[in-house]
Amino acid sequence: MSQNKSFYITTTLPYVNAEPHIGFAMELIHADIIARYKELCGFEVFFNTGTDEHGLKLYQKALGFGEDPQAYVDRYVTRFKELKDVLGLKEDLHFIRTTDSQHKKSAQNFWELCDKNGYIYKKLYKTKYCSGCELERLDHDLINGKCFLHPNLDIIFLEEENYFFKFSAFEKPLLDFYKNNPDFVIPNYRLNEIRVLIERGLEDFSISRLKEKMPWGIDVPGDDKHVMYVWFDALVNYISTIGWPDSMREFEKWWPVVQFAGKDQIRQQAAMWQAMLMAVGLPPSRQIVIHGFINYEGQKMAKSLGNVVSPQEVIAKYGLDALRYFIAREFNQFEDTDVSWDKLKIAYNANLANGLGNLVSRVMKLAETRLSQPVIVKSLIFDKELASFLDKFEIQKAMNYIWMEMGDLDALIQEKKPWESKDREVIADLVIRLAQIGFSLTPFMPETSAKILSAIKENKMPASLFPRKDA
RNA sequence: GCCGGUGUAGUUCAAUGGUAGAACAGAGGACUCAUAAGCCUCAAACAAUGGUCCGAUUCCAUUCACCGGCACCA
Repeated sequence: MSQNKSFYITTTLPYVNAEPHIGFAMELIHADIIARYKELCGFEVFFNTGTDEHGLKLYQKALGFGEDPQAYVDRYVTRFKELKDVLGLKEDLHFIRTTDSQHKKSAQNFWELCDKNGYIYKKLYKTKYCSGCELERLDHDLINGKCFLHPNLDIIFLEEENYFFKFSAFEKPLLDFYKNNPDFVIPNYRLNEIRVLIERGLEDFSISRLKEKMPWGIDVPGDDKHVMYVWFDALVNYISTIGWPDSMREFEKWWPVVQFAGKDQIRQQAAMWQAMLMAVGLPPSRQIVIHGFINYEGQKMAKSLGNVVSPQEVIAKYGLDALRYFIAREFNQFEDTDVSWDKLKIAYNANLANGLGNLVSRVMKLAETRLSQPVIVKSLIFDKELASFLDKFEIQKAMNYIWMEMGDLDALIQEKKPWESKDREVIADLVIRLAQIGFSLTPFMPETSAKILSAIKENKMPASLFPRKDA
């Protein structure tokens, strides 16, 4: 039974056309917390992330720099790869690039299988083209049927052949699937959004681009005029990274996956990707956990507004585990979060300096001065209540639970007054309770947790874990 | 425009058809193991209007405000 406890978790793959931002850091850290938790529960864990590297935008950006697209993405990908160290992610994190040859092959196999099963067909696709912009225009760029930049020019209708995926064939299968798996998407109201969408009827979507216009993609098998549309290939990463289809034993060991994704990803992850899996006869994902976005003082973060908060800045100011703490507890897990430097400072002082840091100091000072030997702590496991939150991926509630335990411990110290009684048993009991808290923090704040547990082992008050920030 | 959601103390959140809970921030107090931290006490809120009900913050309707989704954008 305990032989094959395996757990597969992934983030989405961000597009490599910008610096990693704090929203993606949140997704990674959430996933990392769950991955670490599962590992501590005895699971073998596969933790996947990576980068999405094809498509028009990257192609144009690379051309803009006069650079080969591959060279361009190679340059950018390091900014994402280094997140493992920057954010303190699990060492054995798997990082997949959609330009990896193994992934490309897998995506092509996936395409072929979809095709063989009758879910891919070729169709003339009408695009609207503005001769003034020399660009294709979408409907929302048009005002009274004319390009908003060139209202005196007629829009030209171009036709090109594209491959399409028979998304429409999956209306009923998807709705049935959601019905039988009401917890498929967390939080569940997110599932309603796409359910409504599907009930209104699905349209097939284009999954290829003409190579002569946009060559930066994976070749469509058996047709050298087309490349795959970027997200079709990108979604396949969730199975190519665990060896599909070459190592089916590996694949079957890990699949299905728990996916962490942002709220802009619901349709792609919960509908399109699931339909694609159905098309090739693979089981659906296990669950999809949807997080909200992070705003700054009520506004979207944007380079143009100069209000982007980078994870590196937060770490520089408060340290890595403080960033992980903010993300895990101070940020809303499922709704949008409004951050500001002021709020971060208040949260830091209240909960890390006055809360956790001070608690460790006072307990360990008592232990160090009153106990001649370190307290022997027997092996620790997660509290039932804490585990029940984490089993439901409720990271924020889990953290609140730990902080409640800390509050109880502070109150207990006050009640027992061990600095008067000098009662060794009481102090040893406090140390054991602190050890439990330290252990509980392991998935969330691994460094801090290790410091607490080793301070207990050495029976020494550690240096201030989170000094107050008074400036 | 269509569909869905939200509106609770200064702030962030919770619960509930019958005295609305907490955390942080604020005021005060006794203590001292601790990072002027911790503990105790205090102050502070149900968007508006109408309806159902013995009774509504909770259910219904309307209004106002805010947010999300409405597909080829990766």
